[in-house]
Amino acid sequence: MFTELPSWLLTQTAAHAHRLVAEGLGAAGARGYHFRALTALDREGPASQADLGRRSGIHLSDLVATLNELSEGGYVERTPDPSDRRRNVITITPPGRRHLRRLEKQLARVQDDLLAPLSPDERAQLTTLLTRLLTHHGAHN
Amino acid sequence: MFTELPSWLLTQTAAHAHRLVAEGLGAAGARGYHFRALTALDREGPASQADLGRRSGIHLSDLVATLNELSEGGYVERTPDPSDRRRNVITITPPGRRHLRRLEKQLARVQDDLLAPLSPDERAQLTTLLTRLLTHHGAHN
DNA sequence: CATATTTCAGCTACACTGACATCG
DNA sequence: CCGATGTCAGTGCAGCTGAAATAT
Repeated sequence: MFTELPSWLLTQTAAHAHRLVAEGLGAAGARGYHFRALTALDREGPASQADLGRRSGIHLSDLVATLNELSEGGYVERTPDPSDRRRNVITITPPGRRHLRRLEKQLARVQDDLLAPLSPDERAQLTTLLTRLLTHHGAHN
Repeated sequence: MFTELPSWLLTQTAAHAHRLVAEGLGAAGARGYHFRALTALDREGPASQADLGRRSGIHLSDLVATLNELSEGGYVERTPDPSDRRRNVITITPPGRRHLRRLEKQLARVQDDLLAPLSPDERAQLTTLLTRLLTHHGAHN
């Protein structure tokens, strides 16, 4: 089959990963974008939406909906930036941090599930290889 | 960041792979489902839609649209199965095979692009690891 | 004037669900 | 009646584009 094409292998394993991640996050009422946005806010502090998009790799237009959802849940706050009235400053709230902790736990379980058949060495190998691919392709586009 | 989570690495590299694949196939007026369906037909011969779905991993409901598109282009033929009037027999046509050859060439280029930063050994490693993950998770679901 | 920020509407690909009619 | 088949409508997530309004 086409089963030996790396692009096939990648997209297929990613489909499994994606399904598992969606299950895990869905169990906590979240999805990928929520986790990515919250993590970026948690680790690098408040940001404008434009900044947050650059940090998290979430498209600005998608970020709008994501932040709407997160602020409905009280997980982030959207306040106008006094120093530049075009901007919103997005801040993660204490409930947001608690929410994020839950999501992290879910995802830790998912990783174990996903990598179950691999030894610790092999997991490291895989991580290295994928990181190499990512940085290479991330570099020039 | 969450950048070290294998599930993140997988879905991100897969996103790149997916983008490259979509570009390559798109240049030939096709998409992933077209390639998968045509390959399955080419290698294992004519099949009912249910069979083809099982072979190619395409959901039956998606297969309907895929085959509509392919038969519009004259790449496959959908004929009723005389021995079981519920079924269609799907056959790849000579133009379908030529189309498939084009798609294969496009994808070969994509693989090289995708794996550019990896040595042949590393490419093999990656393939092995991903295959292990796939067969493991494919086994029980 | 150009540029940056936010928002909205809409699109594509892929995977999947539920329902339905038909046929074995 | 059960089960398999093909079809259709619709959903969700992720990644996009294009346009508009507002502010720098």
